[in-house]
Amino acid sequence: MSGKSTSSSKTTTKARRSHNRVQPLLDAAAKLFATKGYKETTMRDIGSEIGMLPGSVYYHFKSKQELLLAVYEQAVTGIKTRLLAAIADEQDPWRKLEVAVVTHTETILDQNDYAHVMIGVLPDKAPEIQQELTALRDGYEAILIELIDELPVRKGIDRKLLRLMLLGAINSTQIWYQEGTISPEEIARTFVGYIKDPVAK
Amino acid sequence: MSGKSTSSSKTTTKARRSHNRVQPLLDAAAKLFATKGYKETTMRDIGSEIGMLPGSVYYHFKSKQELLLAVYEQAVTGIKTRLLAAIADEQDPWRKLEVAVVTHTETILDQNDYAHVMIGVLPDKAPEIQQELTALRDGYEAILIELIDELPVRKGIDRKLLRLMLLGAINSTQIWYQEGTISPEEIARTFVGYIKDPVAK
DNA sequence: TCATTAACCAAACAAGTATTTGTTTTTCTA
DNA sequence: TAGAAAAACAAATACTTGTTTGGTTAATGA
Repeated sequence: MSGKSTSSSKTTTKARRSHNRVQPLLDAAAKLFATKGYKETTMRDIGSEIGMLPGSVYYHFKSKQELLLAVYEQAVTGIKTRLLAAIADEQDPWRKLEVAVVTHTETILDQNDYAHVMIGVLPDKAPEIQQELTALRDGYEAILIELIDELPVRKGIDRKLLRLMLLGAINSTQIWYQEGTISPEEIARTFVGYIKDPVAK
Repeated sequence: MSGKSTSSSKTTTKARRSHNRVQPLLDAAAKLFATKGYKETTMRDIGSEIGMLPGSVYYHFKSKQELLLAVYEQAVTGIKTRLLAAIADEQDPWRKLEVAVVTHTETILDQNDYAHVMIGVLPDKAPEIQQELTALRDGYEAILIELIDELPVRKGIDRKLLRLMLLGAINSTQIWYQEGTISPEEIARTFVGYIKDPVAK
């Protein structure tokens, strides 16, 4: 569940107003968390991004940590949906993984603030909701675990290490990637290729 | 140069007293920056770690950022020395890389606070000294660039991407690594192996 | 021995922090 | 169109932050 739970009419889950600024708020928070970092972003920053006073944010979210949690939730939902849709048509395990990794890379590099937060803001930055954040991350990674489990690999290959290696490499692109040169898709394909086939001659 | 530059006698670079607590200070800062993060660590935290008042820290370092810079400098010096010593005896390029990666991994995983800071605290956390921090990082990575340049690889391999992939994977171990299971050395060897030789069957 | 000064303490400072409270405006609905 | 709830403001709260200032102690070298 996301957002706040007000007393709602029985049938509809939520009775919100048309002029609702929860989403703009989340967008602003995601943008700032992604670019400046969680701790470095103040409630003033977030509020002023959409012309709202810092105190007013607390009508929608009961704390800064809850705001981060909401961003995380929306991030996971989005990236999960996109990923599952992308691999739906594929059959070959290696091809499936490649498509998944390409999608993942594109999502975290194409200025998607939400995904950027999910990858870049580690759960330990918000101790009180650390477990929830970790659970959300795990929920996403479960998909990749499955994909790698189905991979035909040489004997003795540690699939868990393989996943951590691939994900570590991909997620760190966020640190050095700059638009205009190599594309996210190319990066992803290359990384998968360097693992699948030998690099040495 | 590290530390402060006071008026020193002509011959010696520094005329310090015996009871000098600069090093304990750096150790405390490194420890806290590594575990809690830069922004999350206060000058009070650092001071009280060695029984010193926060204001007193400013006798040795003129700001929190300068303190981080000093930690960075010591980190680079240490990890560089260790790495160069480790690869000195090796001849084969792949073997050389493997030894280098093993050393690097051991350094950042074996509770070495300094290296932990250098890898985990990104330069943009301290904007005023961002350039200096980046330069220090680059100075270290230059060694790895050279090692990878000498690697005999298949045609079409992008050596820069290869380095970013390997380093990204290795540095991200910091996030999930836990003592007691697989060793840093084993992780490093495995990662290099997964790149060198094919994973697919 | 004694002036020097490195090294620290004690105490405050000014600015910024997340958050709370009471009040007002806006918007929907009955 | 009145009334109620939603959504925001205005202003303060309680606290933490990095940093500064001026005084104190003790090691050092001339």
